[in-house]
Amino acid sequence: MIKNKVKVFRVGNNWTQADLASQLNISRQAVISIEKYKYLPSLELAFKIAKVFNSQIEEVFYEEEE
Amino acid sequence: MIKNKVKVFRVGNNWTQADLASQLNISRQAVISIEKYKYLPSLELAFKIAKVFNSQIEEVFYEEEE
DNA sequence: TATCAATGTAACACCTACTTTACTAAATGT
DNA sequence: ACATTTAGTAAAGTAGGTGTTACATTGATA
Repeated sequence: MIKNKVKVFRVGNNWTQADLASQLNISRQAVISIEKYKYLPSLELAFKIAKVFNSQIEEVFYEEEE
Repeated sequence: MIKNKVKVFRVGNNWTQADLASQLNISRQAVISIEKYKYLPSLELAFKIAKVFNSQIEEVFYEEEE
């Protein structure tokens, strides 16, 4: 399973879900869905997310069993 | 635009598209479609691709203007 | 030239990422 | 208590990724 640290990064930057959504040009629901693992973002969106957090994709998304 | 070096890595390993496809458990057409930019792979598939090439996602996929 | 392996194209179907809208709920402050 | 902000759920729709099947093309080699 591919997990992520989106919420960790987001809260670390003091951003609300709406803040992050507008920076990514996606809906707030998309942010919620990613944080709550309702679905995996596309590769393109994963790139954008890593970018706004000044990180590599692997720092934000990572594989973990279970 | 998100480009990739899948073909470079694949040929570097002396793998045919069919070889790579079977290692990734996807169809040969999916490999073709990614190499020819018919579509972007999902994040999960991008992870698998980076893995079979013993690389980071950013080494295989990268953003480039135009 | 005939054959075979590797690569490519096209069409169809399916699933899922993502949007939009609307509503609920929890937390915080006044 | 009330209002506001933030987070969460749910349903319907659109777009695009992915699989499948079938056929075409190129290149190498016998």
